[in-house]
Amino acid sequence: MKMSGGVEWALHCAVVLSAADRPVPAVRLAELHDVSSSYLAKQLQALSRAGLIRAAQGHAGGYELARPADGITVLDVVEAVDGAQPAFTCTEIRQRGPLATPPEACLRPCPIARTMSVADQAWRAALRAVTVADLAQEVTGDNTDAFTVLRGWLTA
Amino acid sequence: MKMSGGVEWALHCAVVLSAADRPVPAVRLAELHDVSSSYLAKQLQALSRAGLIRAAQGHAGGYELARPADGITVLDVVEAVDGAQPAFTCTEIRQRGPLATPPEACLRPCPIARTMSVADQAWRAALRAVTVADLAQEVTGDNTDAFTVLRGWLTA
DNA sequence: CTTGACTCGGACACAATGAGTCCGAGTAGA
DNA sequence: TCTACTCGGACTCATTGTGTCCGAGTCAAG
Ligand code: FES
Ligand code: FES
Repeated sequence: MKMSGGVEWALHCAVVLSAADRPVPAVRLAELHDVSSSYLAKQLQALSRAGLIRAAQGHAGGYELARPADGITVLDVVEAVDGAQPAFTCTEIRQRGPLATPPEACLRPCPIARTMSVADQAWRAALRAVTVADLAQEVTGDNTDAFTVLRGWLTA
Repeated sequence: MKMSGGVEWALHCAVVLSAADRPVPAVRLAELHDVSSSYLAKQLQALSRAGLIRAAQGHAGGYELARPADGITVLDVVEAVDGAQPAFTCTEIRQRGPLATPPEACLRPCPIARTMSVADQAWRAALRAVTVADLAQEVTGDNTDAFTVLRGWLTA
């Protein structure tokens, strides 16, 4: 039950990108957070594959959000980086062993798997309810000038 | 975001133990599910350390539930086997880099970490709402004689 | 148009965690 | 007393995540 550590980086990068008005290179984002630029590139590639951010190559290229910030949920970023598969996977062990449940009684999923699925859906719903725009709003809620400072540092 | 595969085994074992009226050895549970007895022993040890099941050694020993089945939640088993630490861990990268947020502005946790925490709590709440007794009830809801068959096989 | 430098993209090693196995200490019964 | 059976922790191997690297492609400037 351990989530990829790059999720934190990706989410912070998404919030930062929502404040930028032009493409930002991966190296710039890396030194902004003081993390490995090579590894951050991998996370950004994952986001790019998922269609959340758009990559521009060549001189003055970089990454920018592909959609408005209020159209990208936290769940989107998490699933892009960490994988969309549910944490719990049922192996159907109830159909194995001497007292195996007959297949005709397994029309519905195992109660245990159902419980896990419900919990997983609740988790996903909580993440889907928050967008990148909400996060940016909450970050810059107290100090609104940090927004402009950040934008200036990105373009410099 | 991958949960330990032994969680499924441990939960099924907990349901089975709720039907037993005497200690059941780990080997018996292993051949019942057709899984590695050595590895299942590790999961049962974790449950024992967490105080969910009680171990009896020696001849005619084995495992039995330490509490009534309706007092053991699914979350208890999951945390015992997979660890109680939350999946997302904040590294406080906002306090690093050239535009680091000053510590006096970090009195409250990062909005991203807060969102993750809310989602984690929702997940845990969903798992805490279901007990082992509920699972057993749901399993034996349709075919009530399977309960007695299982109990007979355990004592044999 | 040429050149150049800058960007992403995927392919390549290393390390940590989980999966699986094993044998010894301890105990209840015969 | 003796035996046989049980758990408990220590050990090894495989898988996945972490971190790094260099080449293909591209845009801007001169
Ligand atoms: S058989 Fe997979 S959870 Fe019950
Ligand atoms: S600093 Fe850890 S989630 Fe924002």
